[in-house]
Amino acid sequence: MELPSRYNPGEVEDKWYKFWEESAFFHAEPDPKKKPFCIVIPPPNVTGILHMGHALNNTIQDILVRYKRMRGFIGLWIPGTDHAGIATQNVVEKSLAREGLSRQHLGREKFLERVWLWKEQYGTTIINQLKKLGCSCDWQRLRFTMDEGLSEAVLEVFVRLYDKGLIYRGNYIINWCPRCQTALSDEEAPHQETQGNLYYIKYPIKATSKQKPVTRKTKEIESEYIVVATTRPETMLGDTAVAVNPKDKRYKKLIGKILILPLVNREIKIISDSLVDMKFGTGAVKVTPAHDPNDYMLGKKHNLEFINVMHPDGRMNENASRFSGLDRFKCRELILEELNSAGLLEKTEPHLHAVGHCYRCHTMVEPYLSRQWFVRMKPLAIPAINAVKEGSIKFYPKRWTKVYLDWMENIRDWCISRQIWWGHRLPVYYCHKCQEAENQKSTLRLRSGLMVSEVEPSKIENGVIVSKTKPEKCPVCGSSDIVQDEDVLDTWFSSWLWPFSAMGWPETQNSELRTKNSDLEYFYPTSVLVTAQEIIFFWVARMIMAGIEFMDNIPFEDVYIHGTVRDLTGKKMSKSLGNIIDPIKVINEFGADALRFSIVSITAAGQDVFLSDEKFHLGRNFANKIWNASRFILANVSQPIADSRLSITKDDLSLADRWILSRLQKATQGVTEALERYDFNEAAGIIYQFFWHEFCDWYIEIVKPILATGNQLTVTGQEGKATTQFILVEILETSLRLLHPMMPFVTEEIWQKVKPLNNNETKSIMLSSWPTINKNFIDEDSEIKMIIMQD
RNA sequence: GGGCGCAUGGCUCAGUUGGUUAGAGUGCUGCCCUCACAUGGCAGAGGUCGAAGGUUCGAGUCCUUCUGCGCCCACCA
Repeated sequence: MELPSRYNPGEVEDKWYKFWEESAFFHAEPDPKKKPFCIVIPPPNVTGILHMGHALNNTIQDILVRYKRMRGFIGLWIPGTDHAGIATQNVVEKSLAREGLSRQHLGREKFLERVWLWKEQYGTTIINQLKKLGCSCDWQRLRFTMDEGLSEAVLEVFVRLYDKGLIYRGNYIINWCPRCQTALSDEEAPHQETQGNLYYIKYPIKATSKQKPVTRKTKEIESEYIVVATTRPETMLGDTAVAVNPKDKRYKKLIGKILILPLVNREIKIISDSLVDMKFGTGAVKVTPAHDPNDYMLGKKHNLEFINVMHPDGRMNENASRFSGLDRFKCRELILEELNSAGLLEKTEPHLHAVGHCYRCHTMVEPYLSRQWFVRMKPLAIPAINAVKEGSIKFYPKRWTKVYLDWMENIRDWCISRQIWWGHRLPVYYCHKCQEAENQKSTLRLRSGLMVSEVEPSKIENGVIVSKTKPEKCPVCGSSDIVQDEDVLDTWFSSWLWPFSAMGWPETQNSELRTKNSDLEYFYPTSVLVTAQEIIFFWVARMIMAGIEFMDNIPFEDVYIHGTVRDLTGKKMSKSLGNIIDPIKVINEFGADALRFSIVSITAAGQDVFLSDEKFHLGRNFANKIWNASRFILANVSQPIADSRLSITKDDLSLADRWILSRLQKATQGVTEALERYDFNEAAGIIYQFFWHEFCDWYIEIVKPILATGNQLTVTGQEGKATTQFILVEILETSLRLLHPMMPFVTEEIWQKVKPLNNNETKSIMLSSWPTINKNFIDEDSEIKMIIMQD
């Protein structure tokens, strides 16, 4: 058999992938006689291209599902993509901008057409890249978070939660991205250490008649002031009070006095509240109820006015008087200048603080008062906490359990409405007539066109109809003047249903066709979720809550959290930093097997991965080693192994034979155990060590003379060539099966050439069974003797 | 302000429940293109396992403190 001396992955990978896919080896159907093993893919963004994080994430999943299939499970890996609301909308808007267009120009409908077009064009890129990686997903089950079934699930869930009082609408300070112009959840606005300034501003105290003696000293008295410290001076335009701590002796006398808000000359009151920290700044805090969560609370408590001074795009609005129209940061500069020249800026101190930033565009988020929809999380969290505490769901590595529990125990309500167009539109309808009436009862004193009424959470609002389909008439007043809410749902509102929506919920559940064999019945809960640390709150936690709430069962049993892929300096790989290594380039250069084996070898459980190009040499060289060892064996074993060899006993074997067979048992055991506990680098290390440094370096070398000359006396004793050939094939074939989950392509290529020697009829190594340990071949004595010999 | 992770040969990292001379990949030195493989083989140099203390017959491995990096969470403006 003529084989090149170098393994050429490019020639074989596509061929075998096509073969597997066309043979439907990835497709799984429920089989009551077998146990299920199911993974749902963390759906990549439709706009996405494969990065090293995906490569790691999906390699691990593929290893698991291939391994489990070989162990006799019905292995199902459900693939899919995520519509990724804000991210995708941003990408399409950028491409429109290059044509000199904006989504506002196009209008909602036309814009959505463009996004769907984009999705059709680019949505399959990452799927094809996953195939290059070798992922054995059941592509017949490919889902998209906005396809019909999944959209149905979203509506179903929204309505159910609303009916239960777990979804409500209200005016709150939320994270607002002025660039994306939408509300964000707390998770979508991660805090970032930011170097800012603390500005100390003098607010003059208004002279009372009593304090105003009829002398020329008037001016002096009027110049008394209180100093507040702020990091965002532009929000002072919306101040409606200054607060001090009631215990603060410095300010006790001033409580209740009136201040003149500089620049706008509005009168505001000094109030007292124990929330104020006496030690921070001057101990006096400006209160801007429409632009800060704490101030919002104070505003409600003390019945202050809520003045929104900003447009949704971050420019100042008409409430900012002459600053109206200025960008928020430009406005800040100008205000500081004016305060300074008026002698009202006492001092400026550098101040390091954590500020929220949009996770999609990194713009500094603005705490902004607006009316949004929320999910009340506490009731959902309680059973989800218990599921983990009781051990129904286990995290690997364990330490993430605490991270999960800490977050869940302090969970806050989830802001789910987004002011964008791409996504699931809220199944919420408003009756115009009923709303008008409701607006009369506004309890908030708002000075902004944005807000309507303040609604107590969980109270059903008049004029609001939540329904999966558009109602013809208002059930209250009968009016047909009904409009749907303009907003769409947070992208994660569909992702959190993924483990069951991807299996057909809710149709499957309602359908009469539901049988013991239905997917949900058979494959749910899934076996393991493989994901990265940064997505625990966004996704993992919420899936657990949704699973328990809607399926009455956990969505997965194990959660394997792998590390983050970084460059050699420790930075996260990202396009914007320009430090990415493109997996497709690595595959083209070294092969998918090399990529897979390398990345898994250097990834210790849950530890971050630091990558560089050279690290892929490890896998490439190993693939080549496997290739050449096989080449050697195939060249020396041309006839099928006689069946009689299969019943070989120890007495027929030399020391080297007994040793390598014993080592094979140990390797099999080691790899199996390592995979069972998600210890992938250990599994890779064991098979690498065995194959290269034991099988190739020692056994093959010892055996060469026998193969060269037939029966011959060797250091290890009288030896039969046929026995040696049998063992070579045996070790090689078993090693290939141990390696297959990690290196599917090269193992298939060689296995197909080896199988005739074994008289094996199986169509693919994929379908062969996982090696078992034969205790009869464990031979400590031979191992000790070989160690002595090797020294 | 909480929490977590990491500090082991030049570099990048493994080291299960504490046990004989601490491993791998890569790099380096020397010799080999020997008929599977130079993406290779053989031989070799190189580490007082961040610091200090403690537990123990025995610690890279457990406890305490400290130092230096990194990450996550957090409504002191």
